[in-house]
Amino acid sequence: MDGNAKLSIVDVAKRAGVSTATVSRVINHNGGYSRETEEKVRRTIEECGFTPNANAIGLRTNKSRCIGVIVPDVTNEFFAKIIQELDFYLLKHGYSLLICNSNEDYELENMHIKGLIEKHIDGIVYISGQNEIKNINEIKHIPVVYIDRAPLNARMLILSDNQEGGYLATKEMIDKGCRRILLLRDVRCASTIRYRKEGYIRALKENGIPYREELEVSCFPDYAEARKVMDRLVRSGGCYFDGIFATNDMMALACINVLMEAGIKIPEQVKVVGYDNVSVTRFTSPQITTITQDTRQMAIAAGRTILRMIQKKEISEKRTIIPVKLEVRGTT
Amino acid sequence: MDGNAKLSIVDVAKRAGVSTATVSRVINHNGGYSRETEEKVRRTIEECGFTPNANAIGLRTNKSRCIGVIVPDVTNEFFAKIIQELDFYLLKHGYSLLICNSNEDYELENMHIKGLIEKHIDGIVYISGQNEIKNINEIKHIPVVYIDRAPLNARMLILSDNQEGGYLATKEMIDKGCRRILLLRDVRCASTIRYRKEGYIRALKENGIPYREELEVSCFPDYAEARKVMDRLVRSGGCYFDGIFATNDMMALACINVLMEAGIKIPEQVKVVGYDNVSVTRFTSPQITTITQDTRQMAIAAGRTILRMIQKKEISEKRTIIPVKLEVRGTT
DNA sequence: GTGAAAGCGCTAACAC
DNA sequence: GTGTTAGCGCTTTCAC
Repeated sequence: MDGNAKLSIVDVAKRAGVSTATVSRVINHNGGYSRETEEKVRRTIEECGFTPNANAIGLRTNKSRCIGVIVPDVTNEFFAKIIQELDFYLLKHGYSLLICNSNEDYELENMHIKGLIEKHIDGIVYISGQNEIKNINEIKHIPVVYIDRAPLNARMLILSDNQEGGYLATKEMIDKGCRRILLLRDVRCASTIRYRKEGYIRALKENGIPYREELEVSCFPDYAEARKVMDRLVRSGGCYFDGIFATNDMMALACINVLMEAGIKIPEQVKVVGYDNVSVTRFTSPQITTITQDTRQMAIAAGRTILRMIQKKEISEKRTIIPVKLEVRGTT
Repeated sequence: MDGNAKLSIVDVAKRAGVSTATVSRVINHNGGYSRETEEKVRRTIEECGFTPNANAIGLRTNKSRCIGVIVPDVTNEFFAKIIQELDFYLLKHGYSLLICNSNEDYELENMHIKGLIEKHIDGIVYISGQNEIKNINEIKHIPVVYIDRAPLNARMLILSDNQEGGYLATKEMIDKGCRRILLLRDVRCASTIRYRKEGYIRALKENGIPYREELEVSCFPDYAEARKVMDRLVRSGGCYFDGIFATNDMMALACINVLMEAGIKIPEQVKVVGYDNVSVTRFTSPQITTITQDTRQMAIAAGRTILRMIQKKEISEKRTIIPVKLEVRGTT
């Protein structure tokens, strides 16, 4: 157990009285050695605390056992959850995660991608959060799995079932008596939001409720903006509704706060459903009914797919859709 | 601009009509070449889209331009913020971040550390979140900077000014008339919490208010547990207080919800101050008064320190203390 | 079942 | 100011 960690397989080979080739074979379980040799080599490795040099391996094999993860904002709980699960899944398979926080900044993203390429990472998991991937050319020749959003030329895709999510959210409120459900949606016209709206409309239709344009309100999808919009709505009093489907939890939270401050009872007078099942939804009172996106399954699907692509087991085009779930809580 | 990215400096050297040594010199700004040569080499690199192979460089130089970050939970906003800032700072200096989410699981952490060592990362930023670092032996010979908590044998430390934080929080409530301030603290006796409590006591002393043991309540520092404890307190009615200093924002949030549900007015009857300035504090109504830990400065200090250690410019023992700030909002 | 040796792409010492 | 070359630690072909 040498703390200096300066030994190579040459040293191990010498101590074990075999060649470096044999040591390498044993380490990589490549077969072609006797039981005793294996035993002997393993023991010496153990004894002298040998650690293989990943750079040498990488140089020789052109593999790095590293996966790059590009994400717009690690600070966003939804993305953080995916990273967490991905890290866990890939660690088990001997891979490390190189994090790239793009901050939705094109230049930063480019620098990150350049770094990833230099490092000869084996694959990229692209948690997009945006509609458009501009750097797609630079990474054409390496395996990429996209999560959440799909750039036009993406081949491998992990999505969650946004249509169903919108449907479940809306249906829940209809079932509980709502007839005029406000759709408070992310103003950016991402595919995810479009699908959620489709689900919303499907639920209405199925229950004989017409879709009304005046019940669709767009806003930038953060708490502050949603508050402003809701404030206006409530103050003007012009928009009568008995339910709100907000396309994320922060917006739902904003609705709830504005309504409660205006003395409107939730869920008695107005019901609210959010989206994502971020942890705040359980920290409010009443707790927020919301749609869970299964970050765990999304991460696992992404991990499995990227590993398969790396092993060339599968290169065909594919989109995987992960089911969502309605979380019924206090606001409906 | 060749997408195959298969060229080495040998190719570049050939095309530019120089030796590989010269190409290497130019790439690394090592001097010893003429203006024209440099120009020529740079142009050919540009033209053929050459990307250096980090594995080869790493093998040769024993540097990887990678920093490992060990963190208990990327999902925690406080840690995520640090990662975000660290990523930004280190990217600018040409370093990548290998993320290791330990989940406070000893075995996972060990696997991660083993991976980091194999990858010959240049340094580790250890966002501990725990009191004890057990794997310290394995990483003795590589630069490590600890953030937030300090293991006994840590040399390089970035802390935030927890004493001052506790003081400011308490003082704010005293200044606004509180005399019986509940200390709702993380039950785990981390140094961070000890310091916050010292600050709390200092503020009391300074204002002639005696410290009362019955006003100190411990609990596991998450929302659910804090709720339980507060529920008990409020229901029993035995504990009269006019202010609460909670050692994190989740606990503060729990207090507020319980109190409001019990019909107690905030801040009129009871004032509350949290800790961390997590984003939820701005999503409640009233918004939560809290202490900001400057994650940005902590990350920058950590980044700067680790780079210095890597360049051997500084190896002395040191602890850096980052100032905190009181964020006055609706709950005081 | 095992070993010798070439070579991955790069840097740096040395020679000129 | 520039080129030649050894060698970083490993895998893998080929020979035995």
